[in-house]
Amino acid sequence: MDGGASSEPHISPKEEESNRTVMVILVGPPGSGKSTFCEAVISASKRPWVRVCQDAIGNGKAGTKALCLKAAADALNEGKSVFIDRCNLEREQRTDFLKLFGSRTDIHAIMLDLPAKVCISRCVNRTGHEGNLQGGRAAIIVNKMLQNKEAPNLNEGFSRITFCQNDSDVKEAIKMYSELGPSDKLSPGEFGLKSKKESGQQSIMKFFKKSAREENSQKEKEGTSSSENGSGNEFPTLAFPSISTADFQFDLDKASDIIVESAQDFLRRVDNVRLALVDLSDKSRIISLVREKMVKKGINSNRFITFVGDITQLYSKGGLRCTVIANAANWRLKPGGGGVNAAIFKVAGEALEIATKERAETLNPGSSVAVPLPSTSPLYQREGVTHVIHVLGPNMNPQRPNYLQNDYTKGCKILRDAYSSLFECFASVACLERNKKPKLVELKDKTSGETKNKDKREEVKSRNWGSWALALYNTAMDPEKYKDGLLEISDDFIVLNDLYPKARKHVLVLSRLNGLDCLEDSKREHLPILRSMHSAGVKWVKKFHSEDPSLHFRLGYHSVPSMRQLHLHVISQDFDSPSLKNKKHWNSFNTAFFRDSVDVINEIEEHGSAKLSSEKLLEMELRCHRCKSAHPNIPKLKSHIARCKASFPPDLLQNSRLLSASNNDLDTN
DNA sequence: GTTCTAGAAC
DNA sequence: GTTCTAGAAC
Repeated sequence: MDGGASSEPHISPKEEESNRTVMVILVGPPGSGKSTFCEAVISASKRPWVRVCQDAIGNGKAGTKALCLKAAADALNEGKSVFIDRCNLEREQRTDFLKLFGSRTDIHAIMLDLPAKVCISRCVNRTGHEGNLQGGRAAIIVNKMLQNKEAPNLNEGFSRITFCQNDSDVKEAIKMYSELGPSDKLSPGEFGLKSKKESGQQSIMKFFKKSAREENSQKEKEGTSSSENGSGNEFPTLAFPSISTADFQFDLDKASDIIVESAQDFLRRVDNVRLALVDLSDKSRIISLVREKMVKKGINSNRFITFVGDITQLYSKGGLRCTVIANAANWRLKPGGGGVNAAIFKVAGEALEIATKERAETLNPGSSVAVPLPSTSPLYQREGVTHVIHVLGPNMNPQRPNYLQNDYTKGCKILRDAYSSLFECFASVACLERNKKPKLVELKDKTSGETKNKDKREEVKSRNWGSWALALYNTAMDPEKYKDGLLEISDDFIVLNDLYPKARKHVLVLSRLNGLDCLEDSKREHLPILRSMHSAGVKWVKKFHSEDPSLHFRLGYHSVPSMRQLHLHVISQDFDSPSLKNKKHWNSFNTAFFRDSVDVINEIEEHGSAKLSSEKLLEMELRCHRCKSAHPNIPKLKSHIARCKASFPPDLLQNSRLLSASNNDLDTN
């Protein structure tokens, strides 16, 4: 706690009833435009607003959170709506506001999530700032604050969150809040989260944008809609009900353990996806149990959320966009019964029944089946759901088939199987969606299920490599021809210097196996070659260390390579090279797009394939790989990394991801 | 993957 | 004016 308030802020309930007050917590670093946002709304609004600004509240002295809480309470007591104008970037900084006022007023968050360089340049250039944060000092502070940024999440207790990622988002949000009359209320949910460039999903997104916009146009006229402009959430999201705890009477405490453990295990293995546990009632016991256990386990609340609402209307009513929803099905895969199963079949229409029949007749407890929704289904058009995954859990209800007679050893195993099968199904669906070409979307309704799948496989398999992208492939197939430039040739691989090295030492270990084009193709049968390529890489690192022990190395693959033929990058971490010229170069070695060889091998051993990261990571802002500071452009980044002596981040120091002269001797393979 | 270059950003 | 990025062509 930063402050010394003597008494807790208090609101009298009668005031709250007569006014639609709202408290808006702004979230953003210095320079993100929080104060400007508030001033713009306040000057245009018909509703009484008070801006509670920590920088200004201390009358010349540094303000405190306690003073802000008190001022917010006073304003709400007077029936005024409140902006909390402080950075609020960490969840902990927001909790007191939510805790003190959450039960008494609507609390919104507006996240001003503009690029770090924009915020920094605004801070550097401004004068006369209330908090006296301006000039060169600002860059350091903004950078530091952004490292601990935690995006606001509905499960903190916000009823509505608006994300603004650029000026036009900000403008739109200002307009919406300005137009809010004294008795208006904005619809709840999460708005404006979007991915910058999701090339693979573009077609689906484009289609979805259209239908969502049509659906929302009426609402927008009424001013009840959001700044949501139709673009999607950052990650594909699976919404699922709690399996077996309703009709099948499975013990809630045991079920919640299994949900949390299965989700955690899944999210550790699969990137760029999100899970949402959904229940209808805000008094849901299962949701509160799961929340409690999530917090205990420290699960990232951006990747696993709990959501109260109707699973068939998550987007239209709740503003939560889920590409895939799970259905707590019965073994006959038939509509009816009650609860979620009946609701989903009812909303999805006959189309879902037909599509389900094409896939499976029945379902065993502990298993699941994914059904693509025809584009004619209202669930697809209105909610943006592309697949329904039917899943069947264990039954503890004597009135229903397959009663387990209270055998929780069996029951827990089946429930675990059900969740892991559900999540795996979701991962494969999400992956296909990502790789889908626009052409395939057109084909969707014309062909039968089976041909569709074949098309997809062929589409993914037949990549279009340009002629320039075949250089490595040609070398691998005919090394004798290029012998002069090669460092080492074996039956399985070739080692050569990268033609355009991105660091002082940068070599490629190139597989010679025809048909193994890239990381995506690498499966269990390729483990021997992956291991021998890794060993070769480590051997070369040792040689380089004998020449220059100050170098550090990473060994890894690009998630999506530009050149055909699987190749392992062995690259020193100085990145001191004239060939490193652009953002893509940097981010391809310094974001999750670069998959460390040790992790790749582990993942293929355990799951049969390696995780791939999206190409959108290549567009990310430039951050130092050591101290994580942000930089506005490549020349500035390069001059920083030439000087930065910070230690490498902890995750690189684990599992021999980073090979330094001091630890390389310990590595025998 | 690189090179080239228009035009955005400074 | 110069610097830097990003998209097209190869």
